Amino acid sequence: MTEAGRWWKHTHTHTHTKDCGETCVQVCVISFLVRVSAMIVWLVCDNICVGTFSAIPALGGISLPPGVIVMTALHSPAASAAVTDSAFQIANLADCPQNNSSGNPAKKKRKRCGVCAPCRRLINCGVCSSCRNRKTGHQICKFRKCEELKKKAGSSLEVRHHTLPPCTQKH
DNA sequence: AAGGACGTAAAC
DNA sequence: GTTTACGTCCTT
Ligand SMILES: [Zn+2]
Ligand SMILES: [Zn+2]
Repeated sequence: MTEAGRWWKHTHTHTHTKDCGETCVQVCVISFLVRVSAMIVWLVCDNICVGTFSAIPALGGISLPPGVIVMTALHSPAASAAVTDSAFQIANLADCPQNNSSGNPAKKKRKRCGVCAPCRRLINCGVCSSCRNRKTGHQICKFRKCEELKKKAGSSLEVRHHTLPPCTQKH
């Protein structure tokens, strides 16, 4: 087990109580993000890819939200066998979509604040350049552009949560 | 520097 | 699947 392994220490365990007849995945929320890309699950901590696991055919097509990590695959011996310590490895950083070509952590796409005056506007003006160029420009109406997003990315402080709420995933 | 085009993440 | 619109790159 490599250094990345310590991220895998889970804080909550779950038991699969009833047989649903499907390939079930036991999940747990812990303090890093998981991104799923095709057949590779990327483990992201502080926006840096710290590991992957891949080639788990039994889990093909699985889609997980950020903050959810696969702990155990049930009902499928192949999947269960694949999701073990030996299935994890340090990621090839160049291949991880969370890392850009310069090797620095990729910036996450920001979301509008929802409370500033532009955010509260509901109707596109229809005449600004963003509205006029909507087909090719793909930008929100200039009068609806969030004041926070107008600021340069990374210019505001953000509190990071390293203690996430207990896993509520049930099956 | 500003405006437009593009790719695509995120939401629906 | 479709829609919205952020971030980036290109053009002017
Ligand atoms: Zn407009
Ligand atoms: Zn806003």
